Amino acid sequence: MHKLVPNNSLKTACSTCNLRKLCLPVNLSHIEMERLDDLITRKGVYRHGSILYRSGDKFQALYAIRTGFFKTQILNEDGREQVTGFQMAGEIIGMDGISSDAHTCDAVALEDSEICEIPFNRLEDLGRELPPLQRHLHRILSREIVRDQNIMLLLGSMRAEERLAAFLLNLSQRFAVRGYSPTSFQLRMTRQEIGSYLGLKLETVSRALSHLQESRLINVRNRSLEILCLSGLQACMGKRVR
Amino acid sequence: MHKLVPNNSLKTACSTCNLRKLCLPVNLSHIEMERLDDLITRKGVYRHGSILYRSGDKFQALYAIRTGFFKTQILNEDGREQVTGFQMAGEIIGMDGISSDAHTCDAVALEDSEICEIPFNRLEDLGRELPPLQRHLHRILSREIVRDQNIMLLLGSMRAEERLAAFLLNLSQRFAVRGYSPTSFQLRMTRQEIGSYLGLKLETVSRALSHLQESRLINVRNRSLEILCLSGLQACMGKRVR
DNA sequence: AAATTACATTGAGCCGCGTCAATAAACTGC
DNA sequence: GCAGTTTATTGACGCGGCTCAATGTAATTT
Repeated sequence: MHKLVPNNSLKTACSTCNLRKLCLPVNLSHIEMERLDDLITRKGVYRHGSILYRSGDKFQALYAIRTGFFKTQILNEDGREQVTGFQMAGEIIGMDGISSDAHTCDAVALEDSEICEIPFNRLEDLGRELPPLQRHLHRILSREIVRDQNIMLLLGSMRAEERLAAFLLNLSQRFAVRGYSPTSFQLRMTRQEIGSYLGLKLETVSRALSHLQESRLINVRNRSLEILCLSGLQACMGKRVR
Repeated sequence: MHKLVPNNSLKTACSTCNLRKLCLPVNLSHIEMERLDDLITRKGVYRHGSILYRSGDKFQALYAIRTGFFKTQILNEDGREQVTGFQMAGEIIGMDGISSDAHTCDAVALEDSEICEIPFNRLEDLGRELPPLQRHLHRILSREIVRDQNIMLLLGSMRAEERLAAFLLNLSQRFAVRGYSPTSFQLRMTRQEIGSYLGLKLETVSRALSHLQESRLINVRNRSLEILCLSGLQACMGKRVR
């Protein structure tokens, strides 16, 4: 028998979550999993444009995205802005806050989204009792480091069109893992946001997309994107200048 | 009474290490500290140019730099290279390897260096028993994430001279924390390596340094660098294009 | 449906940085 | 010391991406 329940502060069951393989690929016994369920709460829907946390907010929890799409961005003193990532269902955000007990970036919903809140102190506590969980946390943190360093490579050494190709291929792969089409999807962000992420101006993003379309590698119209030739995109990304 | 000992596989005492405040700012009892000492070994000297680990190497340990200077770099398939960081005494490297049990970058000594090896499995084990140690590990991992995201901001939004200024100020601050002059130090890396780190060509690095010198903000001759005006450099870094 | 606003595309022109090249200076090994 | 190599500086020039501007299109409000 099911009943409808309000969706704020609802207890979430990782044990029955269809994102578990993505979010928490760890072998835990039934009892262990229940202990994890105990500390995670599902928060209400975050509407498009709303802010999950802001730079400066006290750090208290990590957040697993249950449904939806987020961006994270840094804003420095002089008004410079950098989108540091786009996150989708099954991914975990907020790890920037651990080091100084305060978040160092903003997390903004790019579409209506649901998230699971994981109080960090309690996660650490449980990690001490469940080594596989501890290990998983370390892997997630390290994966974020590797991800960021690959973006440094992109920003430091690729040209505009290569960056775009790398970006689209990355989205494609992440959609594929989630069971969506790897070749046809909606961009959830503006050209300006893509540009900020890739270190380009929005006009350059638009031109590069148009050019990839002329090259018959993609079809793009506003936010709908279709990849016509995955290997072509890969080649485009890989081509060295010299 | 002291005696000389070979310096490979020497047991290291964090408890008496003068870098402890930098490397391991954690309150542990005498007994707890000894347990930590037990798992850390000092490895032999890494000569200038030698490699601490390579991309693809099995991940087994984190490394604390005791003396010296390292760079880390990614090399992707097409031969593109990106220096992802320069590390100095008291800093910890190798965290990229946790996520996939293999290192994803190379770590190269830029001068003769000594390092402490921290087997990661045993560190995790000990972390489960010593919550402050566990928390410290999490902070270090998170700090690396924040650091990388700030480099993304630099690469994505700053111009050549601003990047240089930010880079020099960062070095300056790190030297200061270690008790060295914040205004006069040796660059341990080539212009090419600085360029790779900052997403610039070596000629651009050279020109930008020359220009900062013309502006009376620094004196530079080969690898010796003197900062004449810290606040001037800060201003130079901060100035927005519009 | 009209009006308003946000977002995207495209062109023209310019400039910062990359490319190429020449030279100098600093290391390294003998 | 000298030869060979690596590293750094500087100039000339070109191009990729930024700036500015105009126009088009989609989403939202009235």
